[in-house]
Amino acid sequence: MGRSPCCPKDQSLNRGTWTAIEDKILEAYIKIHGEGKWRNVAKRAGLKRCGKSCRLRWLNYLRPGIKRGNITNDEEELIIRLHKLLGNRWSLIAGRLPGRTDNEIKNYWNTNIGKKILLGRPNPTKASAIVELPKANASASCTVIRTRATRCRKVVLMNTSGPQEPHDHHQQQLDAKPVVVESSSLVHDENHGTVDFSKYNLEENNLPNFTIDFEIDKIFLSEIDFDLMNADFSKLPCFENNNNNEVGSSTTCDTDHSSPAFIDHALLVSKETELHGSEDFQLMAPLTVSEYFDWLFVSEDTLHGSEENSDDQSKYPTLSAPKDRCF
DNA sequence: AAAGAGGTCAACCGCTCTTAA
DNA sequence: GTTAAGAGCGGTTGACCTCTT
Repeated sequence: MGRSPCCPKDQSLNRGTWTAIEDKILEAYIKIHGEGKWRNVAKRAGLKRCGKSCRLRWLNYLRPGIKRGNITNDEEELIIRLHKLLGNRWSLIAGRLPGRTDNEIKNYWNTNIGKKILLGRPNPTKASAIVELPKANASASCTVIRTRATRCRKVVLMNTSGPQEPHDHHQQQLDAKPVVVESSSLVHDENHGTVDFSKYNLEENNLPNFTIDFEIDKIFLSEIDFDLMNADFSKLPCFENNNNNEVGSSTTCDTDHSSPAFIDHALLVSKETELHGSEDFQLMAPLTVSEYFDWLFVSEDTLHGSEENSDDQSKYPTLSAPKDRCF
């Protein structure tokens, strides 16, 4: 019983560095047939490689959009900040650095940044960008918040078209329609602050690509509750059942990523957060954590769960929300 | 010029999680 | 609910390159 090994060792598979010919074969195959079914890719393309090797080669080297060359100062600063926040979850960190792979960032960390931190003296030429580089013996002061965001596929934003009524903030939250963007398609956009979601039809796949740039340290290392950070939002019924809802069904669930969905950090915005000024995000900016869960019709009591539960699942509260009010 | 040391990074490995039957 | 395949992740390895003596 049990699983069959991915790469049987008795097979005469090629190992080690890929040749240019192998690269061309793999590239050509994926251009025609697309990604996925990696085990079959090797067989059908006639490559004497295991599926995992093909996947790795594609994702880390052949995939379009891979950025080559040295890590810039800005990128290094971001890596440090994100590592401080997320720890060794390289894929999550890579997700914030367009064109960079988790393997590349991991290698860079191990060979450059990690070493600097170990020595406790950052490269003076880059020091101006590094405000809070942890010292070697100061690991205790370097708080790594463990989130469950291991599979961050989607970013949910509030589409708040229409005039704002300050006195009716809660109703506005109820009326707000979420826009879900596949994180895999996100790109950095200098103009993200001016994205106007009201221009986009939720029933069509014409959503803009962007990321929200904010002081991630401020958000995660300030007042956001650890329990909240550990919450597994994919358990939310409104995400599990969003195939049946009326809003966003075409935009959120038309891919094979329909479940699980995950609320990216963008929604977890404290009052202190300064989004790069945009009136389009004015609903998000003032949302406190409790207000956000009010919007989801989930009380914080439910969120924090019962202390009596001792199994692992209890760390990740079971959230409930009336299905008819979910998006 | 040669040899050894150290650094870099692509690739591998083993594990977990997700998905579909 | 169970099982197995697919996919993804982080840690580790080792070949190759560069630097130092």
